[in-house]
This record gives sequence, C-alpha cells and structure tokens, in this order.
Amino acid sequence: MVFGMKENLSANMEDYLEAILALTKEKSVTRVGDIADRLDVKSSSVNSALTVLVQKKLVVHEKYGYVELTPEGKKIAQDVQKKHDILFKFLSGFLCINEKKAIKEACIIEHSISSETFMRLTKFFQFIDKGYNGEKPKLLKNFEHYLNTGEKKKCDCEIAGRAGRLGVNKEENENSLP
Amino acid sequence: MVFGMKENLSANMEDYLEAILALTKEKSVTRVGDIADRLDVKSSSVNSALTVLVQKKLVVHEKYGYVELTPEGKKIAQDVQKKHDILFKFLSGFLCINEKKAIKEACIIEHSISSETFMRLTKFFQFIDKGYNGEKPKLLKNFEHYLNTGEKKKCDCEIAGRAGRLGVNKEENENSLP
DNA sequence: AATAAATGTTAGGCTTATCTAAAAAGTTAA
DNA sequence: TTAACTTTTTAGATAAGCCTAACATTTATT
Repeated sequence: MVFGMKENLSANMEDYLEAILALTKEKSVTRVGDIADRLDVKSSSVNSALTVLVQKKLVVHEKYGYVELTPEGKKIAQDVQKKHDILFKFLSGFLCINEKKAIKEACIIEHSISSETFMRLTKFFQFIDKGYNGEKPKLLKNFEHYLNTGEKKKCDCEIAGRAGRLGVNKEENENSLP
Repeated sequence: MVFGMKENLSANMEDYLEAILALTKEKSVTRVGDIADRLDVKSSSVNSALTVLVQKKLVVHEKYGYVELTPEGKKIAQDVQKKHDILFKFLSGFLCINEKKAIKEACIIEHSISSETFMRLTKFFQFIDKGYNGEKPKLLKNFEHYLNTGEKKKCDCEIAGRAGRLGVNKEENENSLP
C-alpha cells in the first residue's frame, strides 16, 4: 500500500502535533523554539521531527518559517487531545487521581487508547452525567464516598458492603501493588 | 543515586519480564526461543534484552541455559500482569470492548498506568461488584443497556434521559473520533 | 560417536529519537 | 549597514530495540 494508508504515528510524533495545535491556539503563530520549549527537547530534535511530519503532510514548515498543521495533522492532533481530555476526566474526575498526576498519566495513555475506548468513556460520562445539571452525579458521589470510607450507600441499587479505609487524598504507596 | 534506585523499565523490558512469568507458569522452564515466539521477535533480540535484564538483576540466565526471574523481576512482572488484568476487566467487562481488542489494548496501557490508577480501578470493581454473588452488578447492566439503547433505567438513582442509539456490537468507525 | 538438526549467541546494520556543537539565517540596534 | 544577538538548521554522536546472517553449542538421530 502506498496511497490511502494510515500508517500509525508514534507517540512522539503525536506529541509534536498536539504541541503545535496547542501553541497555535495560544500564540497564533508557532515556531520551532516554542515547540522545543513546550516538549522540553532541543530545537534540533524538533527539526528532525518536523522533517518527518512535513513529509507525511501533517505539518507545513518552510525553512526558518512558522510551523502549521495541515488539516490532516490538525485532525490527528485534535483526536489525541480529545482522548487526553476524556482520560483526564476519568482519572481525575472519576477515579479521584490527583490533578497533576492525572494530567501526566493522560499525556501517556492518550497515545494508547483506541477510538472505541474513547467513545465508550464518553458514553460512560453521558450515562452518569445526564440529568444532573451542575450537580455531581450520584454514582460519582457514592463512589467517592466508598473510596473514602469503604462503605456503600443504600442508593446504589441496594448495594451494601464494607471495605478497608483508603485515604484517597493521602499519598498511597507508589511502587507496590496489593 | 546508585543503590536502591528504581530506574523505570521500558515498556519493552516489562514485556520481556511478563512473557517470562507467563511461560514459567505454562512450561516450568523457559528458553530464549519460547520468549521470542511469544513476543514475536527474533532470538537475537531476546538475547539483547536478557543481557540488560540480567545486568539489572531481574533475570537469571546462563549461556545456553534456562531463563528465570529473580524475586525482583517476578515482582515487577506480577505487577504488570495485575495492571493488565484490571485493564482487561475494565475494557472488556465494563466498557464492553471486544475481547481481542481489549487484550491488545490492555497489553499497551498496562505499561502506562500508575499504581494508584490500578488501585482505584480495583476499588471501582469492589464498589460495583460487592454483594452480587455471581450476578452481574446492576450498574454494569444499566450501563450496558444505555450503550445498547441510549436509554437509562429508573434504577440509577432516578437518572432518566435519552441519547442516540449506539450499536455496541457493530464495528464502529475505527479511525474517527466524534 | 559422528553427523544432522535445532537452538542460542555474536557481529554488524537499520531506525527512531534524542543530544551537542558548529554553521547559517534572520532580527535588532548602534 | 554592519555588528551583535537570537533562532534555526545541519552534522555527527549516542542509546534502545529491532533485524539478518554467520557462528557456536546443545540435542537428537543414525
């Protein structure tokens, strides 16, 4: 195959596209140095990456000029961004992971989840959100309560049970799984 | 730091450990070729990896001999395995992702999620499972119903709403996010 | 035991993604 | 408009992981 093939981009390349998308929103024009700063790499690394992305027609970049996404590049960047957002929402807003960590984690997992999983997570939030204007979904509140106390509320469709205390907001032992 | 430092393993190295753990369970002894077959790489690649893992004291391997995990190596492999399992359960058992895809996806994400996220997912299943001996948790059934019909049941704590049909079991458009 | 077959190891190459250091181009200011 | 500064590009190096091909060792077969 040579034409309509959607070769998968590496996580790194997706990061470059994502960074360009974000920077373009922030500053109207994007330069090599901005990307380097944002991704914490050297300009020479950005240059190598851009060579690849230009060749894949995901980015437009002329020597010493600005960097822009092509429509296809923008599409990919937006898709990754959406995955990031739903993951952040899930990690932070549902699993109660500390915000900073949730962002970090979302930045990595965003390159791994399928479009299907993205859609299902979206549905999940529709499922628990709808009907609660502004208010926290009951499921979420109940789960949070469970995380904090190990106790289930009656409302969860007659679920009742016990589990050890958790200490959601303490730093839990990082490097050991139970 | 030189001593107790827990340098992070790459996803690839974790895969090698995981494969060795699985093979050891399956066949009592593990050889280079088994690992190569399982991970779909060449024996020479396995050799390179083993050199690194032996040096990190996660694996024991003498020339032309069997491959074994050290206790530390086993610990890491088991942790990754646990992450895999909970992710699979979540993707397949909760988000209703097709089994094969769920396995594939779990195999990738397992290297990205934190121990904290692992624990929270575990709690989540405790939260929805407990009290339902053998039976599917109601939350799960309700969410599945929502995925299939776009309708919420009364039981979800008075949630009611509508959403478009989904077609959970059809192949949804893979490469496009809504 | 000698040879054939299977398995494991080593050597050398390729790719991706990074870096440093130096050269080139662009920008600013005297 | 030339000098000084900043930014970008190029060149060359390094590291991780993979590969192929050749070589070494072990195991199986006659």
